[in-house]
Amino acid sequence: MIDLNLLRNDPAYRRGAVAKGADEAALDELLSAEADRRTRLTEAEDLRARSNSASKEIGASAPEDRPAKIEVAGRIKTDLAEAEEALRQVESTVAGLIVAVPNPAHESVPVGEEDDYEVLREVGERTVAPPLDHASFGEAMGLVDSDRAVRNSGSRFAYLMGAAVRLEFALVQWTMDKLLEHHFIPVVPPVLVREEMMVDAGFFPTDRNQVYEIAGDDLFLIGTSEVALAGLHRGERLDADQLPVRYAGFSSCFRREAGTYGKDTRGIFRVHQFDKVEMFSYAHPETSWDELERLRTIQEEIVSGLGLPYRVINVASGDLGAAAAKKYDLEIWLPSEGRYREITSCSNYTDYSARRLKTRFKGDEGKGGLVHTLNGTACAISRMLVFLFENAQVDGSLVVPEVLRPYCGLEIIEPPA
RNA sequence: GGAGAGAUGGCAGAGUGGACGAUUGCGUCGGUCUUGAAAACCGUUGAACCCUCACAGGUUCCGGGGGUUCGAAUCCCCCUCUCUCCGCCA
Repeated sequence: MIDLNLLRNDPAYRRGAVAKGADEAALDELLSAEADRRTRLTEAEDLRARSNSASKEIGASAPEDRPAKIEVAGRIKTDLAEAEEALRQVESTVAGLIVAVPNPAHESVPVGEEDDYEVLREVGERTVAPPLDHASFGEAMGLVDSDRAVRNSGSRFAYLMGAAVRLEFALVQWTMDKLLEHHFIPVVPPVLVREEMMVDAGFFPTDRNQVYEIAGDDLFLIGTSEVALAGLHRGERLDADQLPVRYAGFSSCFRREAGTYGKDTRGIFRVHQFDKVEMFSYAHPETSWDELERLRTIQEEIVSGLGLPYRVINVASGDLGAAAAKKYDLEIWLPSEGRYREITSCSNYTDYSARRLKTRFKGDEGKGGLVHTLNGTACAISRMLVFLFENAQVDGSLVVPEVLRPYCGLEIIEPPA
């Protein structure tokens, strides 16, 4: 949810919202409804003040004086009810308009649509396509079984098998160890949350059709542990001097992938269920932009640590989604497709999400405010395997990245005999 | 799944229709005392919003929502959560 005071008073804030596609006329309508709301609020509060004092008088007066006073109080109550109804109406108008306004883009975000991203840098040599693409390689190596998964669960599911499982555990452990160095608190969160949490985390109503719902219970499978981590401090006030508070969530993630029919159908690039280590930071507003750079740096450490060629892009305003004020994507080179594909992203939601979650901080002398929330992928397992299957494929075998060897005890994974 | 109890400030815990935004204790912060600290003593200490240059003022908040009443932490209804016991279970 956006900050109406800033929208009213800060031209840069408003420009950022427009860059994200907010309609100028709709913003004006929102501001005028908000002005109206404050007028109605004052009216209603004045009447309530009168009503309160009238009631107090009744309590303090002699029994024989009460009936007359009760009648007066009753009349105020009628006016109050009218004023409150008017207030409710304008409040619901404001509420309806405000949810449609996205978090304004930061000044450093390129204005434009999906393809107007800015490439910040490319790191590593682009590899040439190996004989087998990631999907064929996974099957041939006995690391992924999609056919049998289809039989039992449907398309976009897979059995991860053998050395692939050891690779997954190694990736998770190595990533977690790295995050521990950066003072993240490891978390295994609930993968089922209530509807309320989905709404507060900003996934509902926009992405409702991407989420699995549990029949019979008001519960939904999370598409990322970000959802559960965002709710960790709902309604709480964190000590300013303890910020940033960083969490590393590990969980399975579930996504319906509605509307992606025919896209990335081979292998485990895009699946309904995968495991992921996710970073989440609760930051002080004054340092949240530094925190975003830190998350991006960690992501680069992870990808380059695995020896994968990648680039960093600054995502354009039109492709940020409602909550992000700025987002970096890391994309790894996928030689079979001859292009970079997304492996991680990290975003600063500023106070957009915190406003709804009511997660605040308190500093010295009662100074406080809403925290800024940031999140970023540390390691999405199935997709990371895809990139390894191609970029680390040598003579039909998989050369395990050096950093993972101590974690899985494998140097090279060879095809089955 | 069955039965019962409960939800009040940072924490503990009073409060059964009017002086309660809420007794008290602990904790917090400030002070006195002390070479310093502890103890003791004195004081202080919730949040959001509206209005205002500021001061002052006002409204709301006792798990959430609705109701009764001139007036609700207190009475009624619904929901959520927590705890205890039984059953079941990795």
